Order: sequence, then C-alpha cells, then structure tokens
Amino acid sequence: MKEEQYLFIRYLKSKGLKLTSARETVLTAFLKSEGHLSAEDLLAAAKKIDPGLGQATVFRTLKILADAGLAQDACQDEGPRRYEHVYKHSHHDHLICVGCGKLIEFCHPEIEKAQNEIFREFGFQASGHRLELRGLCADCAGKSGKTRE
Amino acid sequence: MKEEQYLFIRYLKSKGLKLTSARETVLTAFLKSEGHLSAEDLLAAAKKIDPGLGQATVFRTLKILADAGLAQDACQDEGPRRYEHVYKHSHHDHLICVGCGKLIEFCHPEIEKAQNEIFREFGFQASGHRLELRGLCADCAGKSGKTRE
DNA sequence: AAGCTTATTGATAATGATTATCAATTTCAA
DNA sequence: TTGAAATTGATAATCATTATCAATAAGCTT
Ligand SMILES: [Mn+2]
Ligand SMILES: [Mn+2]
Ligand SMILES: [Zn+2]
Ligand SMILES: [Zn+2]
Repeated sequence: MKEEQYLFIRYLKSKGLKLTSARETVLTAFLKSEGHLSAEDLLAAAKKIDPGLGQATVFRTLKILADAGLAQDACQDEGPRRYEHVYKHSHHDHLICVGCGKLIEFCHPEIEKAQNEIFREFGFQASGHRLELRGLCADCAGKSGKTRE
Repeated sequence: MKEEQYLFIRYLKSKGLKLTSARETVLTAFLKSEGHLSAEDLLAAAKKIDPGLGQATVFRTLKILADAGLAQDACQDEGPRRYEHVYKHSHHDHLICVGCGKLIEFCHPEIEKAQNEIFREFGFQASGHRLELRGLCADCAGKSGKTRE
C-alpha cells in the first residue's frame, strides 16, 4: 500500500470520517494520474474503476485530499479548478504559454526568498503564495503574435 | 475631460465600436471608483448615474475597458472576478490576509527582475504575471490561528 | 455476527457568475 | 436625414460547483 493511502486513512480517522470504497476509488484514480487535473478529469479516471461513482463524490473527495495535504489547487485563472499532487512533489510555480497552453513548472529560490521578505516586512505569517507567469513560448512567438484565451 | 475618456474613445474608434451613453456611464462609474471591484459593484455604482442600465452591459463594457488598457483583472481566486485601474496606476502584486481579507499592494523589484530571468531562460516572450501572497496579518495572527475561506 | 447510530452516497435541484440570444433602440457615416 | 450596423436590456442558457435528501454503507457496541 502506498504511503499516500496511509496518510489518507490516518487523516480520515483523525477527522472522524469514514473510509469508503468511493473515497478509495477517487484516491486510487488520483494517484494514478499526474499533472493538473479537473474534477471532470478525475471523474472520468475514477469511473474506469467504478462506473457507478457519482460526480459530487469526486468534488467532495478532492476537497478532502486537499485538506489532507495530498492535493492542492493549481489554479490557472481560466476554466474549472485544477488540482495537482503535493505529496512528494516539491514546490513550484507555473509558466504558461498563452498561445498553445504549454505549461512549465519552475522554482526560483531568489523569488521564494524575496516573498518571505515581503511577509516579514508587513508582519504577516505566511500561509502560501501563487505565482503564474504568462507569455508566448518560442514556437508560438515564431508562428505569429496570436494569442488564444 | 479626463485622459482616460480620450483613451477610451480612441480605442472604441480604432475597433469600429460605438460610443454609447451606456458605455460612458460605465466608464464614469469606473473612474469614480477605486480599489478592486466586481461587475456587481460597478453595476451598483453605474445605476446611481443611470438606473436603467443593464447588468450585461457592465460585463461587456468591463471587458472593453480591459482591452483598452484601462482596467485589468485583479483576480483573487475566490468569488467573482474583480477589476482594478491600470491607467496611471503602477504595477503591483497582492498580499492578502486569509483571516480578515486585508489587502496590501506591494512591488518588489527583485521579484520582477527574477521573473524576467525565468521568461528569458525558457525562451518566452513575457505578457504578464500574477503573484499573490497569502497569510495572516499581525492582528489576525494575534487573535487566533483561525482562517476564513 | 447482528444491531444501531451516523456518515456517506448518487441523483437531482439549486446557486452564482458569466455569456448567449434577440427584438427594439441608438449610433454615426454618408 | 437616412439606413446599415452595432448596442441595449431583458431574459434564457451555460458552466462549475454546492446543497438537498432518501437510500445505503461504515464501523462501533454488544
Ligand atoms: Mn504544477
Ligand atoms: Mn491591486
Ligand atoms: Zn506556445
Ligand atoms: Zn487579517
């Protein structure tokens, strides 16, 4: 059994929530997937395991996975909310091509450090941040200046 | 007449769009307001000038204002989309208290510089970025560790 | 293992923000 | 002034998400 499953079970117990087969199905589907995925994506994946699974359960379980620290909102500000893995995946920010949607994950230590300075300067206790860079990738900049979105 | 109005009129002409009284009303209401405001906020403000103004027109005009470079999406990832002034307002990022909603605008040159490095490193032509820091302000951290949201 | 309390489920309706549709009205170039 | 074309406000439609609820499943307690 994967570590993530132990964490999930422990989290459920700690909150008095029940370990149900629907939740197991959603977790399994989530662990098998990668990248940024929407509730709809995850529902499709989970239905391959249990075709009877309800959509509402996916939304609900995704929220639990986030609370348990296994998933997090990887919000691009278009379209439906998307989640990504967080357990055993290091922190990163996103660079997105507005031409073709290409997505690059990066981490820039200087930026992370500077962010902490900001928190300190304003007397805030940091809880998170989101940085999204948008532009045209080399391919798209070459072809034309056209953007989608 | 304010500079913003000239810019708006010039933009409309350049796109073959018409200068209508509804659009003037929305622009006037927008220019009188400040901060981050939703379509609903703006509709309320605009209705004080013209009570008959339609909601759809506000959504439509806000989009035009953004295209014209007068407004921009100041997206916090909760709730309805919010716009802020961009003309004669310098670039900044946002620091938000998850406890009380307090919002601080800041600009950190080092971060801006580092972002350009990222764009360069991956061969992207920059078109924008969004950085949002979230945490507890001193007041909220003092009172308790409780977050809203 | 059976009973029992409570959480969970899936279907469905409801919500909130935004966009599409459309007939009536306005704009503005000729 | 005219008339083609854009715009308006009302309204319906859409999309993602959440709420509701009766039926079911979990997991103690015995
Ligand atoms: Mn990512
Ligand atoms: Mn701002
Ligand atoms: Zn691209
Ligand atoms: Zn606060």
